[in-house]
Amino acid sequence: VSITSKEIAEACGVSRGTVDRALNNRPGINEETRKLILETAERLGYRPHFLARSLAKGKTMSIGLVVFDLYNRFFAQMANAIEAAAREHGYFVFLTMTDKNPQNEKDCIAHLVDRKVDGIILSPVNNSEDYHLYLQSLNLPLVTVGNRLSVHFPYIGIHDFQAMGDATKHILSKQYARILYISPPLAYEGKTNIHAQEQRFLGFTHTLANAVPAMESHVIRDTDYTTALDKLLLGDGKKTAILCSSDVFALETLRHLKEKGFRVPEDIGVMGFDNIDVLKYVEPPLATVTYPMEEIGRSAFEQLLALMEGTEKPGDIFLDHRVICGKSL
Amino acid sequence: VSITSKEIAEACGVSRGTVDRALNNRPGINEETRKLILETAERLGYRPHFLARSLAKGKTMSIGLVVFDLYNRFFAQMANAIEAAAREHGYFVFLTMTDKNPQNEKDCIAHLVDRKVDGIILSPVNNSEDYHLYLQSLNLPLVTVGNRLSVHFPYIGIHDFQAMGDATKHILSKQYARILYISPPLAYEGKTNIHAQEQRFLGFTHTLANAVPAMESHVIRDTDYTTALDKLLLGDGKKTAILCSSDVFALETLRHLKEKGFRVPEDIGVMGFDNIDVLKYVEPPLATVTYPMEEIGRSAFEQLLALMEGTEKPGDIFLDHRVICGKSL
DNA sequence: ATGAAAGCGCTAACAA
DNA sequence: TTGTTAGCGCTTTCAT
Repeated sequence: VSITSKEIAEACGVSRGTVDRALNNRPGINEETRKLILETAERLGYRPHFLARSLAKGKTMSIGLVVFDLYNRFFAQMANAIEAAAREHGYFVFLTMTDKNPQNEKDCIAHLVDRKVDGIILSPVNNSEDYHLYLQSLNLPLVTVGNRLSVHFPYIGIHDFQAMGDATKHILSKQYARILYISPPLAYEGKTNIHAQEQRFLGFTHTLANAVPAMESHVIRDTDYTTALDKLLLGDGKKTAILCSSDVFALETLRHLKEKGFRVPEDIGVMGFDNIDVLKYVEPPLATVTYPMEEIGRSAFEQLLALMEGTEKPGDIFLDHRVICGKSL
Repeated sequence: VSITSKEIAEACGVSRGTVDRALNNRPGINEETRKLILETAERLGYRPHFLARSLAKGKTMSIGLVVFDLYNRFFAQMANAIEAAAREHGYFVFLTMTDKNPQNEKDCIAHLVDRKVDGIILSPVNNSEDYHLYLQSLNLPLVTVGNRLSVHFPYIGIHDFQAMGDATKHILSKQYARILYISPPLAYEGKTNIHAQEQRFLGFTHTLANAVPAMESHVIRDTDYTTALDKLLLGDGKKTAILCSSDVFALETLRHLKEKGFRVPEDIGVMGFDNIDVLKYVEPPLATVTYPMEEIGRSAFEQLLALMEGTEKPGDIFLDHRVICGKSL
C-alpha cells in the first residue's frame, strides 16, 4: 500500500542507491537528479520505512522508559518531560511500568532490549550485585533516576541526603520539642532498591545527631504508621513536628491529624518532601522540599543522548533543591 | 554481538527454515530436531530480533498512545492502565503527547504511522472534517478516548451529558437559590475538539431547563473565571452552588473562595467532576462525579486489540458514572 | 520432514 | 555521478 524507494527509483529511472543519496542528502549526486527525486518522492507521498531503516542501520531512534507507575506524580511529570525532550531529538519513548515489582522490571528491560531500543532510562527497584552486572552486560546506554543503582550508570536527581538535612534544620529552627520522622516501611530493605529513601533518612539522622541543643526524635517506619503515630502523640503535650519522607505521607498524616482533632500547625507541625503539584490545593500550605522534576526528566534524556551518541562521557547530575516554608509548621 | 537464527541453523546442521519451524512451534518438523534446536537456542542465549520479524511480518506489536499530557490525572491513570493491558498482550506502547496543540497531534500520528504501530489510542484535540478523513485514510486501527472524534472511530468513555445532568440534579435536590456553571473558556470552540466539555455543558443546560421549579443560573466561561465569579457573588445573599466542569476548576474555586473568606459549604456550595485521585486530601471532601479511569484505559486497549485482530466489530463503550456527595454542598 | 530461495525496505561499500 | 551488490535477521512459499 505504501510507496517504497524502489518505486521512486523506477519512476525516476535511476537506481535505489541514487534515491537513497537524494533522500538523505548525501554527497555524490547531481543537483538535477536530486531535485527530480525529491519532487517525485513528494509527489508520490513517499514515507521512509522506519523498521527497514532501523534494521539496516542498527538504530531504532527509540528509548525505553522504565518507571514504577504514573500514579506517582514524580514519574508522571518526569515522563512528560522525557517524552518532550526525546521527541525534540527525533526519539520515541516506549513506556513501561514495573509496579515496583523486581521481576517486572527485569521483564521490561528484557523486552526493551529485544526491541532494540537505543537506550534506557530506568528508575530501578532492583538492587542486587548480579543485577547491575546483568545490566552492564547488555552494553546499552542506560541512565538512572529516582533511585541510584551503581556508579557505573549515570544518575540524575538531587542530593537527597542534604535536602532532607535542610528540611530537618528548618524544623530545628522552629520551636519544637520533638520530631517524628515518617518513612516507608523498610520491610523490603535489602531486597529492593530504596536508595533515595535511605539517603533522606540518613540526612535526617545525621543532621539531628549534630543538633545543638539535642532534640528528642522518633522514627516511624511501620506499614500502619497512623496507629504508631497515635501512640506517640498520646500523653505528654510536647510540641511535636512530623517530618515525612514524601508528600504523600504528609498529606495522609495531615488528613489523619484532622480526623483526630489536631490543628496544624497550632498543635502539631507537619512537613513533607517532593512538592508534588497537588499541594497547591491543600490547606494549610504544606512545608516541603521542592526540586525540578521536569528538569530531572530533561537532563536524564540529555545524558542518555550523550551516551548514545558517544560524544561525551556523561556522569551524575544533581539538581538544586529548596525548602518551602508553607504554613504547616 | 547477538545470536541469529542462522547461527543456530549452522550449529544444528539444519536450515534456517527448520529453525524457524522449531522456534515458532510450527508443524512439519521432527520432534527430535525441534528439541535439539530449542536446546541449542537456549544454550546460545538466542533472542529473536524484533525488528527483523516485524519487517517480515508487517506487525510491530506496538501501539501508539496520543494524549494531551501526563499532568492531567485522567491521562496519567489511563496511560497506566493502557500500558498494563497492552503488555499483558505482548504489545508495547509508544507514548506521545500533544500539549493540546493540533499540529503536534498531527505530527505524533504521522510519526507513529511511520513507525508502523499496529494501532493508535488517541485523545483528539483536532476536530475538522479533513482531519478524520485523513485518519480514515491511514487505514489503521484507532480508538478514541477523552473526546469523541467521529462515528467512524470507536470511543471509550462515559455519558458526559447524563453525568453532568445527574450532577445538576444532585444540586437541584439541595436548597440552593441559584447555580453557577464554570467551564473552560470556549475561545477554541470550533477550532479544537472539546466534545466531552460540550456534552457536559449541554447536560447541565438541558437538566436545568427542565427543572421544576426553575432555578436561576449563570455560566462562566471566562479565562479569568475567578474575577467573573467575584462579581456574581457580590451583592444579594442568594444561596449559591457552583458546579464545575472538572475537578481542577473546583479545586481552584475552592481555594479562591477560602481566600475571599467564604466558607464551603456553609456559605457556598461547590461541586466538581472527574473524582481525580488527589481529592482524598482536600478539605472539605468535594462533591463530584466519579467514573473508572483505569477501566477506560483497559477497555480502550481491548477495543483496539479487537480492531487489530479483526475478530469482532468494536463499537463505542460507555462506562458507568456515579455522583459522590462529599461535604462541599 | 527438510532445504532453498525470495522477499520485507533500506543502507553502505565497492565498482564503473 | 551513478549503478550494483550484498547485507540487516526473520518469514514464507515452493521444491525436494
